[in-house]
Amino acid sequence: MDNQLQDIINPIFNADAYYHEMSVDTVIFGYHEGSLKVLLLRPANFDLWMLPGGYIRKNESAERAARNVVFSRTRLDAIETAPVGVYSNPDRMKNGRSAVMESMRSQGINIPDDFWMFNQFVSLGYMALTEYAKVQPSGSFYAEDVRWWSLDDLPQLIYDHAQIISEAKTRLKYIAYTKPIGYDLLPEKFTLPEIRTLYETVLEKKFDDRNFAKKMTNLGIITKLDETRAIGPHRSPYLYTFNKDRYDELMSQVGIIQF
Amino acid sequence: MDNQLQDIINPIFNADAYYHEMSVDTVIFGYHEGSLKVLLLRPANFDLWMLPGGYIRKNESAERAARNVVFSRTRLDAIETAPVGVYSNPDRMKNGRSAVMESMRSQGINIPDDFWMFNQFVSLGYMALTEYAKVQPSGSFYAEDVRWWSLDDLPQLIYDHAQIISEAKTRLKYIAYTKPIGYDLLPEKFTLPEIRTLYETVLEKKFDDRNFAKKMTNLGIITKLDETRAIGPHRSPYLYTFNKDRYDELMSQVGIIQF
DNA sequence: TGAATAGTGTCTTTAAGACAGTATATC
DNA sequence: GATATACTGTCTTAAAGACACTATTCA
Repeated sequence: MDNQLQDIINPIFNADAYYHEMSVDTVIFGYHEGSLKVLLLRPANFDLWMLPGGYIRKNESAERAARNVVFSRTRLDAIETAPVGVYSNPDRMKNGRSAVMESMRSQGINIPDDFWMFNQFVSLGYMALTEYAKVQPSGSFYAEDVRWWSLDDLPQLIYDHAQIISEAKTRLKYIAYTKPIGYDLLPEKFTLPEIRTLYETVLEKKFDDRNFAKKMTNLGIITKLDETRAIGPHRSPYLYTFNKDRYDELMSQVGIIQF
Repeated sequence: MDNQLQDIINPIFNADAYYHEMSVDTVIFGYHEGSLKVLLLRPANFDLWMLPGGYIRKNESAERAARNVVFSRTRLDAIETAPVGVYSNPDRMKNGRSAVMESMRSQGINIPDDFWMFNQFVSLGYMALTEYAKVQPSGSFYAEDVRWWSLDDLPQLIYDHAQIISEAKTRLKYIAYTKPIGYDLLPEKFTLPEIRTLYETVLEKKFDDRNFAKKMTNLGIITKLDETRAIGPHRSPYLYTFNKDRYDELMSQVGIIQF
């Protein structure tokens, strides 16, 4: 049996003084090859997947806790998070709680029946947008598998995590209707078809290529580079970058842009 | 000294088993005579005002707790609430905590130094929209004053409540940009100038009366009645009601309307 | 009849949306 | 030259925004 696990678990046995009785669950989005991805993890000897999550220390804010979770799973620092919702339904942890406890015990971790970690927890849902290629999916002492899943092909999820992902997706869609998106999800250089496909994916709606280019140009958020990317037996698309100043301007103003 | 207060306090002394270590604070908006109001309360012998708030029972959701708070302060049942934010800054309760404890003790309430109610709390901010004239501002065992304050003339507030109000206001503004507002804030029958002024107040922006009427008509959310309201030595304005079906349709669709 | 506010139509400007033919890279 | 995708301009339509005069109530 693995004593290291027990060593890690022990310090947080009496965690009341250090942790709020509250967790964060983070929906980490990435975008790759035309589909939205979400980073999920799966504990050893367990067949349900879960969102990366953690507990909120009393000397940090919830936002800070969420960012720590994102960092620990992606190795990306200073990724902004946005709140998605509060998950406080009294039976939200019914689906999978006892299975998690059994699984931990089966690995030789000695946990009491009333271990606080399995109390009925309120969880704060956060979402984060990441650049797929830069993420290094990282496990932990209890997370055996960490990997991207396509939003349209998710595995079985623990607790109410499917709901949290669904609400994060809706929120992302709503943001895309009113603010520019893409800066956090696309690589530094991208093509017009790439950003258009991102919008089509998030908004679940097709855009005419000419009208889309016109809109982007009129908004002034992207700049055409003098480079192309060779991607097949056909004309090579030009590369673009975001005009960050203009992007941030639209991002921060209270008014909205419409898609 | 008032033993009734002690009687009320006692049952929640060891509240760990019944309450989450988490509170809700609700920003209850009303609209009256051209200005947005928020319902605040002030404990006896205390000179800081606060948002109506409460604790979350373990057998209820946070949303449910917020609605209970709204009901207890307004006597309005089934008022919808919307989340505003999570307030978890570790020193968020610095401003006023000891003053509240002193104030309670000065009324003969016997509270220990480490009384859980004054732990460092995470609070969930909620907002609710109410019809000003229907609200019956209601106190409680510790709230001496309960009354409306204009958003542009707020008193000194405890903790981080000024920030919560400010963020709720921003959220309301953002909602007004993208969805219809007014159904919850205006009386059943209202005039065109009244709803226009509401929009001007919330969006902090003037609208041309002709264009505003055109927009409302085109959206189809209001219906002109065959009644007028005599309100002064000038032409009487027609009364309108909301077309609730159309209003709800716009409210629920993922797309947005633009103001 | 004077003072105050309500009500309403047209023109201009801007942006959204529909639509198709030419250009280029590779095999 | 065949194939696949990138690129781009014009017209139509819808909505936003600017703008000013007439109507009604009551003192």
